[in-house]
Amino acid sequence: MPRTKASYDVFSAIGEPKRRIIIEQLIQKEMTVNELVAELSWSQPAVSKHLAVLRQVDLVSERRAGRFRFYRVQPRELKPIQEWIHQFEKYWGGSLDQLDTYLQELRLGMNNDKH
Amino acid sequence: MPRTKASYDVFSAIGEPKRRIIIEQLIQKEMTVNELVAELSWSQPAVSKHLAVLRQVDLVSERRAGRFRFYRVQPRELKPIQEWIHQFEKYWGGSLDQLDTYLQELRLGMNNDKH
DNA sequence: ACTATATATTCTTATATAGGAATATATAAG
DNA sequence: CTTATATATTCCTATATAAGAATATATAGT
Repeated sequence: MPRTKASYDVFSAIGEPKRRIIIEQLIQKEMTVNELVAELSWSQPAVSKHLAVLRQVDLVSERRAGRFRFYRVQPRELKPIQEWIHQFEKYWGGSLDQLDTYLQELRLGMNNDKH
Repeated sequence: MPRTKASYDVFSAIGEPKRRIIIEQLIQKEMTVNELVAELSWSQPAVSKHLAVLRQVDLVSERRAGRFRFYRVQPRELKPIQEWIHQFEKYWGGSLDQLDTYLQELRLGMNNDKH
């Protein structure tokens, strides 16, 4: 972002739609750069550059095998985003399970007035 | 982003750290622009512009009262992000509740081999 | 009507960065 | 050693956009 020190963090890395597409591909199985190029019909440098950004924030890792580099997602690195979103879920009833919400409230001691 | 049609979507809107800070503020209570300016010590135009972006993607709404504009978060608009993240949680054991995961698997019929 | 206040917008500028073309690097194959 | 293949990097350019300054707009108060 202009006039901001702003290098990449996980949030801005997935702010770019194409990088989300790469993550969606790589969650299925590890893939080489050219496999991604073939699958997505983007230029090879474009794919490599997006992968480089994802690597910078550890959202993907690389396994080298001869000339090939297999990329895979490191899904755990998405956790900060999940946690950031999670703090707002209670404001929209967005927890994916009602019981889960109930247990969270128990943990937080927010449930004392309910039997 | 350069050379991309890319106007704002919810993902890129929260890719900007300052906009996440605004959302964190406004989730507590609705606030006017100047209240945010006072709280965050940013310039007024900076706050207004970030609010404008958040409004474009409906992450905040505005209530006018005289000269004031009260902004509040529309947390439900974060749901696409939650859902996008959610599809990856199973790859890191990231569901916030084990029981929740269990129930999800039941729903998905992925649990037939367990008692 | 005039002034003050709250906020948005416009204009400008600096910078980040996505994408393409060309090139570099690394490794494999012959 | 030469060539082919896989990938990264460099160089360039167009564009998006964050931030500041100045200004516009809207409303309230006098």
